[in-house]
Amino acid sequence: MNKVPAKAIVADEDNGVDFGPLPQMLGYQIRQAQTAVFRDFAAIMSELETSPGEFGLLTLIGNNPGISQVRLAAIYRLDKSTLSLTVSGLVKRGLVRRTRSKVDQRYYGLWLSNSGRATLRKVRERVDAQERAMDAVLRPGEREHLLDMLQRIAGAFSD
Amino acid sequence: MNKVPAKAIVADEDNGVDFGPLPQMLGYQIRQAQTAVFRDFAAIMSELETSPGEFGLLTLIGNNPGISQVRLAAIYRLDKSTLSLTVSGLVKRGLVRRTRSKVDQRYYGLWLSNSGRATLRKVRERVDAQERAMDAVLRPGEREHLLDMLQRIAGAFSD
DNA sequence: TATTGTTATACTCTATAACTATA
DNA sequence: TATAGTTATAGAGTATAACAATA
Repeated sequence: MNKVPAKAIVADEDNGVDFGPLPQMLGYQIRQAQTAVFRDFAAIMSELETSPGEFGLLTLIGNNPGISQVRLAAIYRLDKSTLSLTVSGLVKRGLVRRTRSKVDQRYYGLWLSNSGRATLRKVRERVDAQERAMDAVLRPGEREHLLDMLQRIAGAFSD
Repeated sequence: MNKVPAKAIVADEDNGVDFGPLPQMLGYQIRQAQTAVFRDFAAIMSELETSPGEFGLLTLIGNNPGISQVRLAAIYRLDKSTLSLTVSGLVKRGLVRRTRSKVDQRYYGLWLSNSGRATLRKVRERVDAQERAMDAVLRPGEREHLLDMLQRIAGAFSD
């Protein structure tokens, strides 16, 4: 039994399936693209054990040292309880430090540890490679246009 | 300067927060757009109790009457166990009928019930409204270009 | 009273593995 | 042996509500 390339199998299996209006729907195609990128992300991160969400949080903490959890939750669009759990995981893995604010002891300040910075650098390399993989199917100028349109769409539904 | 770019609004709301390289990353912006659309979908579906995934499945079943579960799982990129659970839910809600194939009794054929067709029509109205909301932030021709780019990106990772 | 953060709990979506029934 | 489908189980990721500590 000859092995057929995976892509050909998919195309072959899709043969004769009617997707109806789905391919023309932005909601559907955005979701398809997102799950494809997400799956690939998980695969390339198998060694570093970092999720897309954690990558985003590490980046934000790195760029905003001392940021509080409520602030981070607000800009990342997560409930503070969800953020608390995720940050606790990062703290347990030694990537993030949490320090009580001196001026208002209700606040934590979040900071990357040296280990967190090192991990972020390695994750960043793989993320950049993934971005280049996307550039490979885009023509010059298309990335900027795509980013702009996606931002407009997210903005259309924000609150 | 007739209109304020979306980015300026975001920057204003998130006053003082440095997003670093995230806004220039396709992975990040696709995810942001997807979660925004998903959240809105859940909100407008509160009455009809239908998820984006269920909408996609109902559409595919409606356009491919008698399709089997493995086939549906393959084209929708879900494990057959996941699909089994989701379809069971649709069957329990009376939206989908499952009939054993006469020629090969291992197979089920999936069909929309009358109730399923009616529900799909109502869901479709709301989904179409959501699509028009996205069109409101896009210029002529941009939808087609965006769909094309998203398809290319999903294709870049589908092996 | 209001705000920051934690914890208990639960829900959704997903996959892996073991299973049954059929081929 | 191979395939279609189910079930048991588990793991992300997320939210709500009740709570403690601080202001």
